[in-house]
Amino acid sequence: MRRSEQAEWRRERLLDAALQVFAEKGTDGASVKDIAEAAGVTQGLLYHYFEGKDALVETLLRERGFLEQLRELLATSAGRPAAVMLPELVREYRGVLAENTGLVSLFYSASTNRHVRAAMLEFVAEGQRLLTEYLDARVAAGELRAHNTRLFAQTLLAAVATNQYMGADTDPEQIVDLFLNGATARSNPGARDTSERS
Amino acid sequence: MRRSEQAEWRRERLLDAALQVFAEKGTDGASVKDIAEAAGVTQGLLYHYFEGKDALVETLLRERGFLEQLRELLATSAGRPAAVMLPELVREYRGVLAENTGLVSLFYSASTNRHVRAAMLEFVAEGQRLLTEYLDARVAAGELRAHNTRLFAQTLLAAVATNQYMGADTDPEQIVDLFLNGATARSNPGARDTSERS
Amino acid sequence: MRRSEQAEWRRERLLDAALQVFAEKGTDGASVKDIAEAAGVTQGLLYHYFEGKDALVETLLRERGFLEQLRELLATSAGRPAAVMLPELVREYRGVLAENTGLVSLFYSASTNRHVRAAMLEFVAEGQRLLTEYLDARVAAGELRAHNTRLFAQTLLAAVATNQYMGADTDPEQIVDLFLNGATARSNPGARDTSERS
Amino acid sequence: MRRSEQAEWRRERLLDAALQVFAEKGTDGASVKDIAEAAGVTQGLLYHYFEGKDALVETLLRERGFLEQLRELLATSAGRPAAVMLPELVREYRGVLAENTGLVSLFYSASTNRHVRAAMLEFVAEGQRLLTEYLDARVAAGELRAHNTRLFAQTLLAAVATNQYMGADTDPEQIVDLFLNGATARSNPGARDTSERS
DNA sequence: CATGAATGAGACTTCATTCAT
DNA sequence: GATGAATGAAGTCTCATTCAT
Repeated sequence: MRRSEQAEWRRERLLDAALQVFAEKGTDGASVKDIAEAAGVTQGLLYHYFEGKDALVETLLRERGFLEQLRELLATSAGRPAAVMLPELVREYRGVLAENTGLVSLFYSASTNRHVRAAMLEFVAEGQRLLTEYLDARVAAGELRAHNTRLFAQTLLAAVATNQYMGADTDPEQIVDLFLNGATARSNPGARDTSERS
Repeated sequence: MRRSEQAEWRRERLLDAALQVFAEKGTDGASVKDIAEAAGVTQGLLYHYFEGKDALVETLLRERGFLEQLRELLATSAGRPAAVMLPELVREYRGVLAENTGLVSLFYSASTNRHVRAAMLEFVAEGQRLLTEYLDARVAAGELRAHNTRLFAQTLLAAVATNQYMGADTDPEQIVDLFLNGATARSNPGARDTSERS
Repeated sequence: MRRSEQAEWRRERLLDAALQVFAEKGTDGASVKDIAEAAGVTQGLLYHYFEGKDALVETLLRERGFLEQLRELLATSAGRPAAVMLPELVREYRGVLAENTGLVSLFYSASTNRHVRAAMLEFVAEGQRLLTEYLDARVAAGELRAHNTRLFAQTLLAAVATNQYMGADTDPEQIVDLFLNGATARSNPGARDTSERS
Repeated sequence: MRRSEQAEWRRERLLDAALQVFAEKGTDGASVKDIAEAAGVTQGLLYHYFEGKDALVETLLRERGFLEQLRELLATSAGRPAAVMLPELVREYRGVLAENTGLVSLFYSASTNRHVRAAMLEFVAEGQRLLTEYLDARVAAGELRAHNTRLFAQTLLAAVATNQYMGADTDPEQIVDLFLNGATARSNPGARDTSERS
């Protein structure tokens, strides 16, 4: 068993290395040699564990993505109010992205390879679907008003990831406050036009 | 004069071609050969007009980016209410991205080259700064409540671009409605901004 | 072990080929393709053994240069008279240059690359230093008069190499005779005799 | 006439520029564009004045070489003693090389082009021939002893040029002293072997 | 399991030269 | 004379992948 344990350990180290190198150089900019070296193995060995570079990307998406965490979080919190749940979700999401810095590069690498791109799009779509489902439930529960819940999900997830990618952090409370309460001043109703009339 | 006119025309054709090819294959995935062929010229000529592939990206950012339009829009609409201005902004922004499909790939290409990446980040930061400035003015004008206007700007711009990148369209009215009014159900259903009196 | 032996063999073959092609076409005129073909391998493999063309040049300077031979020769002949040692040195030097015809091209290739040029200058300087040291010892031993020993070393080494480069051979006895005894007719002493102190 | 004067002026500026750029980057490393830019003209114009890059090199050898000066110097000094003439020759030679720094690069550029290489070799040979002729005359005059005068000429010219190329200066008096009087100590005739006997 | 030698295609870029204007 | 747009070939180097050991 020690043999297969070590194999499993190597596999994980390769995924770690890949994520790290992808984060630094992008999916296209990172070479298989870079990854192998970062993992402390030879190029050839990489091909024992993965079919190739593309397979590496797909595996990372599958095994290191946010999907599992998202499912768990939503499963255990299906009934909790959005005002409580969403900041937690953002916090956890941000955490996953921060730990696996390469993930965001993965999302945004417009890979030459259609297969990889399809996998990525599907991955993102699944995340959006899960969050949309939750939001729909909150609308049904009366906490949220009827609105384009898919747009909400898309925008929230995109914003956090993009900010991370740009090097900016996102405050969970603030962004959820914005999404839930909006930016309009309640006490000052009406959109007063202050532009100069000619 | 005809000679230099044709030169200018070729340069624009090259930028067009680059944008198109970048859109299809990503910044890293697109080869100089692809771009030259798409523009109907030889590879060598590309280097007569641009210093290299990176310079091409920077030029596209500068000459085909959203910045000029954004500045104009905000200059002429500085005092107009966000409820009116923002949908227009989103519409125009989306239009620029749609016309120059490659732009979003440009934003998200985790280019190997630090110079290019720095140029891109600066570009994005300037867009955010301009929009933030406008939002601050609307807060001062009393239309919007005090909030993290930079986060608002970041999130709005990121969401539209990312959706475009993922192949999804963004409805200007809906997304602005979400950002301005939030998703929370009001205790007085049917009575929104205008019906709220203090 | 057979594997790594073959690798070493290939490396040497590449150095051989490089030297030969450099001799024929000069450092700049020789292409990596030329060298690889002359060695019977693919271009890519060359980059497995050497970091690039420049590294090839530096390696040749280091591993095929005259320095090692020069050191040995001087170490074993430190006390022998110049009249005996120098012809032998010239003979051996000429031999190294003749065997590795490309070496002289290496010296004189006004390489674009500063790194390579620096390596070459350092290489030459070390050779001059070693010979100068020997000459100084011979001056101290009283065989040679006090003179600019560095200039002697520079000139002797340069002359042999340059002649080789121009396609001319240098007779060891004759050139050493010239350097040791000068061209002035002894029977017709000029004003020079008086300047000689013992 | 102003027209043809300006043409002549441009031609000389191009030669100046070529020499300077060749000095900096070597014959192969310098591009036609570099030269044209250094001369302040366009690439195309260069081809009005010279047939190409190789023609430029040959022209420089012919028009900026040392040959003319050497001929004049020897013509006017045919009968002067070597002890007086040679330092002057070295000084002037060194001066020509210093003024036209690119010249030495020209000598040593193992140009790909056989035509150019042949021109260079012929050029060098002619210089050697002229100096050899003078030395033979000095032998006949009894100033110098019978020796390999061609080797003397080769070595002297090569040494000065090579030192210049390596960035070292050559003292005219010292090098001529070495060539005329040799390095052997006169007062201590005989080469005493000071090496340890085993 | 593990290595690293070996490949072949393709990437970016430079360049000498030509030619319409 | 003078320009600079345009070309096509070649150059250096990188890389994903395969395979004998």
